[in-house]
Amino acid sequence: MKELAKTYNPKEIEQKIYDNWLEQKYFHASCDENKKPFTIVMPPPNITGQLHMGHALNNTLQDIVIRQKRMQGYDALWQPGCDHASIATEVKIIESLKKEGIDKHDLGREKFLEKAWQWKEEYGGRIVNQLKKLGSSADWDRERFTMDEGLSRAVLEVFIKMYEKGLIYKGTKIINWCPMCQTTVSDAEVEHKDTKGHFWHINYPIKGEDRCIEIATTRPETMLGDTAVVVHPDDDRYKDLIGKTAILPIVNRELPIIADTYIDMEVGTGAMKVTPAHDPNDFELGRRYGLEEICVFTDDGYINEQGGKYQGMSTMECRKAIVKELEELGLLVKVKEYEHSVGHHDRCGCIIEPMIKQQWFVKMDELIKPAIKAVDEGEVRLIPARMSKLYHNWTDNIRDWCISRQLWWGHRIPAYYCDSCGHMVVARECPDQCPSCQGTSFHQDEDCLDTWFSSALWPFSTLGWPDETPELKHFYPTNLLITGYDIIFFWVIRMIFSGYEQMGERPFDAVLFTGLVRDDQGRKMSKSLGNGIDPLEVIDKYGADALRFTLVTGNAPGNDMRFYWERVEANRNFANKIWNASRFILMNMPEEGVSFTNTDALTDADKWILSKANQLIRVVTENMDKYEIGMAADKLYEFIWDELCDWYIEMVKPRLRGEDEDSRQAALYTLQTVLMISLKLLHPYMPFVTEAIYGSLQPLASDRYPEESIMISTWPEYDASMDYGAEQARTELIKEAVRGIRNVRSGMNVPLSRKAKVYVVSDSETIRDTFEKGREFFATLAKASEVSVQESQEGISKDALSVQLAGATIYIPLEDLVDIDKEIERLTAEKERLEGELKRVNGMLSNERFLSKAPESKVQEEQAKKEKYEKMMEQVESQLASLRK
RNA sequence: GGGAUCUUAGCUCAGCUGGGAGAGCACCUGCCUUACAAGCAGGGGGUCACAGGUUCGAGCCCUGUAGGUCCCACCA
Repeated sequence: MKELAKTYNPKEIEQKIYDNWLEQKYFHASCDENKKPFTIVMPPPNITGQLHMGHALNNTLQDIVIRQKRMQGYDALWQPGCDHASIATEVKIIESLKKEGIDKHDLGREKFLEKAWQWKEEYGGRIVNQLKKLGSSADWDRERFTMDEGLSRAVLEVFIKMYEKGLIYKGTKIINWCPMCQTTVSDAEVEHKDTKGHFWHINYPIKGEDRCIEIATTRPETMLGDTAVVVHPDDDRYKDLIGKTAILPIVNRELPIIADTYIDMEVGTGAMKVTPAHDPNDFELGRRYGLEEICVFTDDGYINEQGGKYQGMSTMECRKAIVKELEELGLLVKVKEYEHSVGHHDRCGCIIEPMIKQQWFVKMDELIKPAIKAVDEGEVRLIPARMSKLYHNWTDNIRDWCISRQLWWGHRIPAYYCDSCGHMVVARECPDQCPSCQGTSFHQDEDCLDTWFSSALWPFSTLGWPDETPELKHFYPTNLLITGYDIIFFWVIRMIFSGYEQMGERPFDAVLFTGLVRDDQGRKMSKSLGNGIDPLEVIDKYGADALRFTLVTGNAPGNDMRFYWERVEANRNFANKIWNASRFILMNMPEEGVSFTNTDALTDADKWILSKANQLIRVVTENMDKYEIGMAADKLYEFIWDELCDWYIEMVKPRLRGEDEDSRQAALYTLQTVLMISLKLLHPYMPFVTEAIYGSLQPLASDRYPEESIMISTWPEYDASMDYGAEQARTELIKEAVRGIRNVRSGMNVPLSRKAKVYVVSDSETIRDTFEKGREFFATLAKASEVSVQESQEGISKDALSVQLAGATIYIPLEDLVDIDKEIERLTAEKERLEGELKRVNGMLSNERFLSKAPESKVQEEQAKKEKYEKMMEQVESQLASLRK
């Protein structure tokens, strides 16, 4: 006999089990041509990151899928790695330098990068270790980093290839500028928030006339850069002004008044000032009409030399000053409250300033086409399907991707400029000689690439591309990506078009989207709210298995979920339940194992649970093949707890203690078989507890289960010959009978210790036979002193209670169930108690002062009590009446 | 402005292509039955937001209404 602890203690064993898995190299994908590959690339966490619930959720899902595929015999690769997270990391390093009193620019690029790499060495491994605590079976030997040698080469190759194809270009356009981070930001990184502001109505005098044109603006400070006024060509109010000139107040610049249908006559005054350098729309207009682009801001958010006397003010100070001056000039017509949307940087939260700058862009219009087609035609399947609408939302309105960042931590743009003539060369290495002027001295472009540029290549760069490695050949295209829907634009789309562009093939077959894990009030978990729950704390308290199960159940793909400690506790209890069921089975298992030879000894009950387990294999596998992870988990929970533990183990107990050795062995064989099926199916969800139990059970049955770890054992397969329909139905009938009897007994408040005779009456010989065969466990479960199976009602007292089944009736003689005198006594005592309570409640409720002065809730409470007691009284009285008959 | 999504038991949510309204937690009753009180048995509780429609049949499909959440968007 094998002894397990009475309760499952995850803390004691998780680390040991995980270390063993690592040692045995079970996570390692062999890259074996003869095996069918199954690949998941892990969304690379930021090196600066700490494990949060979002990571825990999507890594649990990935681990579940990869563990199942591994057991199914695939060459299963879960490719892990980390992202350098250009801006996020750089910001953190700048912060830590600040604490030491060091400024980034004083330090210089080279020294700064040294610091950054030190930081990476120190903190980069942190999140990987945290992922391990979760049980993640990623192939850590293949861990990659977006800035390691190979991946950097991939970035370089892609950049050069795309530049040569004309897909990457350098251009001067209006871009999103973050004055805080002092870098450009892509459209995807701008968060639009509705912000309360004002509409300032300002009169711009018309040149040579004694009248004005009234314009409305939300940003008066940008008027310093105005170069035109625009109205709608059909606007009768302004028709005669078109072609004339307005004078920009304060600055006294002459502004042409132009007409364009872009203008909405309903908005503001119908006349708009045009500031090409500081507004994307104005920029477009400016380019269309050849307007001057006057930049009036510095990179760090102040007014520059173009602002004259306002130079040096922050934009906000300038706004106030200008409004004040306009007021003094009598040109401020009115100020209205106005709500409009303002772009904020998603990283630092500061307001994005549109600026005109020379930057690098990826030309999107052609590149996106195969990516659109792939999703439309289902070559890349998005789960849930509604995500394809979100996908289209972006692809249909795609704009060129600004990829240059004014940062140091990242892949530096491989463009070199001749020091003498400025000629630009894009090349893998710094050129020796300028093709234009023969100069030999160059400097490299200062900018880095957007961090998503390298992550877009992740599905193939991690497999060795641009080299034609065996891994690339074997594992690409990958099979599944699991990630949050919040990065569909940043990452998923970019991987898809990069896959087609670089590899000529989709990067993955399907994308399973996860939702957000929220707190118990439905709020986003965030640092500022302090409502985040640390997955490591959950693991520490309840074990990784409980956390994993909590994250994947009771939730549909792509939907947000709330995190409740109660659910973790319930799932910890589930782990404990399996632990104890296994403990029971092991306690009964002889050390030499089960010597099951006589298949005739299998009872209906055995065949019933074997059929159930077999059917479970089928539905769980089907669900998992469709990535319906939560559904499969629910079914496992239900089977293990309700069918196996609450029914089968209880059914089998008499036989385990009985004399019939064949029957005992058949029961043990069945228990072993069903437990093993359950453990294996559950293993992807709860890897630790299943491995721990397997470790105790497997040595006793090594002939049937040769693998020393459940991780590498084979996934159960549905076996049609194991579906025993007739036996299953017969056992279900007995279960019905047991439930009916329990019902009756419970209704009569019969203590378990009190056994009663049970009659089964049926005119069907098969049914009588069923109960005859099952009488042993039927009697135990129904708490019967004796079971009499008979054809007629002969010998059964008239007032016996009955349970009607399909094809049979169960009778339980009342006098056997309750001691009538005792019951009358008990009920009388209960009646007296109720009378007392009612007297008190009625007293209170008939008291005027109570009714008028007590809080209403209290009155209602007492009223409710009264009704409750009255109802109880009614029941007690009717019971007494029937007993006294 | 466009779009998505949600509204199912007291709470949180499942419910896959339309055919029995479910789970966990909470609650009530009775049990320490030698695997498990982190447990066992039994129980109460729902006009599936509202109004129409399609259908033999609707929680599920269609239309509309109300409320919530989210995404996208260059209306100054």
